[in-house]
Amino acid sequence: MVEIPARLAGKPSWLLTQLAVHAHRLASECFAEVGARGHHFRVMAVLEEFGAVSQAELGRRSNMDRSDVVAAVNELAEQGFVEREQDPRDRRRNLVTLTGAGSRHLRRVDRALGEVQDDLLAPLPDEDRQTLTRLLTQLLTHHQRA
Amino acid sequence: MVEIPARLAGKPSWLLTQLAVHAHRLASECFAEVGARGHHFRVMAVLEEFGAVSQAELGRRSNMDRSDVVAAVNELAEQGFVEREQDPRDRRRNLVTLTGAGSRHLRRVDRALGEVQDDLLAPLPDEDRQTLTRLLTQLLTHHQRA
DNA sequence: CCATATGATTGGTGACGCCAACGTTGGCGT
DNA sequence: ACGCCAACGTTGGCGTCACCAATCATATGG
Repeated sequence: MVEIPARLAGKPSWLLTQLAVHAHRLASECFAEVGARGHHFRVMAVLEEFGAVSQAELGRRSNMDRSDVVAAVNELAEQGFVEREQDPRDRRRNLVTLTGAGSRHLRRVDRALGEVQDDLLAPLPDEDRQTLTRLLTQLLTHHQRA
Repeated sequence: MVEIPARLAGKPSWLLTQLAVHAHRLASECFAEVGARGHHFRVMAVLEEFGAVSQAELGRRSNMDRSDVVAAVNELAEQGFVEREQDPRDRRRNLVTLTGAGSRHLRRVDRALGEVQDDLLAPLPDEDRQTLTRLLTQLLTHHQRA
């Protein structure tokens, strides 16, 4: 193993970003196996929980830029996982809906992603996993506001 | 505030990567203020703790790709913060050393980065901060091996 | 009716992690 | 001594993600 300088290893921001790299790598491999990508999962997760929403809403709820939502919805529509139609009550909006195939796809990805969580937290006992989740949630909520 | 779907908010990998985005943003602002960048800090941190090392070694200890080390060392050398010379004992290697100005620069960046940690962990009491650091360190060490 | 705001889309930027290829050099086995 | 393999530095490129600016269409409130 290689030793990492204390100036890095001692900083929570370092631990966080480096661990996020691993998390991201694990998730990406998982996405690749089922032919999806991070942005796709995020969009589908919103659609499944909140029904048909506009793309702007999609971006807000999945923490994505509007322009990135466009690309994600394009790709998902090509694969038949979502449908995009103009909102009759507000013709600026596109109402995006999850198709049956999309719903099945989402469940498939979600299952695989569950195993990723296990790999990610592998060395921690259940209690520590809960503590970690709680602390991270607390921090994230705090930074979402500001 | 906007509600995030449970399929996202419940996953440690999501919490981790999203929080890493905030950490990264805070750090980037900090770097920008002193005219530095993430890669620069990493390289300088290694040099300060381990002395003159080769670029390959630099990459291993700061978790960077060799090619990215090249760019970082180029930029740091232009600013006079590091010096690059051929290792007389192994002419494949470049020995990189931190200059006096580099050392001062590192300390400046490090100090600013300290405040970032505080912003990042703002809502947590001291005890929780230590717990979080411990858990993250544990996970990171685990994933470094594999 | 006009000013303002919101939505979708396009195009571009930068940080970061990563990979493939190449030429140079060192070390090792035979 | 030779050839092979490994390590190093360098260049160029790729994919993901976050983000920004500009544009056009459409609602909405004064």
